[in-house]
Amino acid sequence: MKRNAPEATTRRLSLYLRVLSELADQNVASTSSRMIALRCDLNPSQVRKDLAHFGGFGVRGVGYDVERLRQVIAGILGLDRRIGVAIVGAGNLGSALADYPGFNSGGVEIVALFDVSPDKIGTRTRLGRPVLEVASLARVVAEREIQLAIVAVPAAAAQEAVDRLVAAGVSAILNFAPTRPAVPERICIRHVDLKVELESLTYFLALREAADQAR
Amino acid sequence: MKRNAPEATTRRLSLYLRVLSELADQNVASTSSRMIALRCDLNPSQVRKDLAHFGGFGVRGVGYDVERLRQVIAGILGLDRRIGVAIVGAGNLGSALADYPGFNSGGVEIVALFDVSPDKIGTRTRLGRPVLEVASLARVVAEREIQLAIVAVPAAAAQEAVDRLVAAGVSAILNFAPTRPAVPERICIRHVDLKVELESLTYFLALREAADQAR
DNA sequence: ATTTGTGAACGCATTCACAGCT
DNA sequence: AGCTGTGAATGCGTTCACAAAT
Repeated sequence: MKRNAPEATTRRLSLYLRVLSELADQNVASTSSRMIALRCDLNPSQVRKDLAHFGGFGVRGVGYDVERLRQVIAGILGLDRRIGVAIVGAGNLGSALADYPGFNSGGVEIVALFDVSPDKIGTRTRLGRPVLEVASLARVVAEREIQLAIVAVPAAAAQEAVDRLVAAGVSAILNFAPTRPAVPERICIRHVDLKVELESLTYFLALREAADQAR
Repeated sequence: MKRNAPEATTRRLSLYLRVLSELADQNVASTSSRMIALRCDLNPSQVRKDLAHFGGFGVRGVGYDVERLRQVIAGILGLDRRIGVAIVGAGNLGSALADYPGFNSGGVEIVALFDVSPDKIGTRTRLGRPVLEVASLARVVAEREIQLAIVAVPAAAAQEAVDRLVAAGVSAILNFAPTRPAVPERICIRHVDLKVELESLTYFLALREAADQAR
């Protein structure tokens, strides 16, 4: 089984996994690239090509076994093992992410949040995740075998947060801070830039307004 | 000035705008594609090509005027006018987004949150945005000229939320629910899928673990 | 008849390389 | 000399179209 695939493909794998879980919940035993594509708003060929990167999991003329494909994709995405996650920044966003249902499923476990603010340290999120002082980050990352971290601090604090995480041994980072911290080659960092997402829509509104005026 | 450009380009425009604002704060008057690219972790040609879609804003041999380019890009992104925004779903995530600093700058104004839960209705977020009942959505959208909405409800409630927003006259939607609601052709919808982002990193971890084993 | 798996075609986005200007 | 603007080249991802399988 080839394990490396284009970035775009692996992102869609998450969508397929969700659809397969939904189908399994509805006691659907078998499905097709057409069905999956429909639910993900994609082209069926795309679904087949994505899956083909990792092997042939379907049966020609028949389709895919829901449960089998679900397990295969979960395995490819590494969700069949425990993944300890730390969140740096226990503000509104960090706290919301800590209790986000999608982040506490499969093997993913949000172990703790870290913050510098004394009045946050020692508290817990609504669902009970503890807020610890940043000074304890390296120790907790080692003890609890944390490999992945979420950065939810202000832009000005992001580089330091990332540096601490890298020093502590984390190897993948999901960054919500509106900046692009530098990381060593071996670290994988992804950016969720909320402002960019919003402004891609304000652009659309401006474009449409201009078109309406011209009409 | 051509106004339509590839999606990827317009998303980068947001990054350029941020960099230019930072440069302006540091009283830097002039900059270059090389500098902007450096800060955004991109290729300088890309920056120039992106800007070229909308016209020639630089001076050969010199570079770009920071303040001028900032205003031009803000205009392209439609941030030079007021944009009323509604958030549907006043849970952890919706509340965090309502108070997110990046969402309350430029012309963007988060007008209100909407929820169905009686114990949330009538409250306010920490920064004072009111939580209203969903029944009042259509009225408030009309009165306050809301054009853009953020959906932060559970997957099961997303389609209904989107339908209400569309009926109320909203024309752009930023969807955080882990599903892909159907929308009419004329509506622009973007998805921020937090689980997909996280799983793109768990995939990386799995990939690396497999590589380490093979070594 | 239906659906997978896949080579080929297509289209889009990025990067290169350089002419044009200061 | 230095930087922009841009045509050409490259690379990547998506879609098409069909052979293979049931």
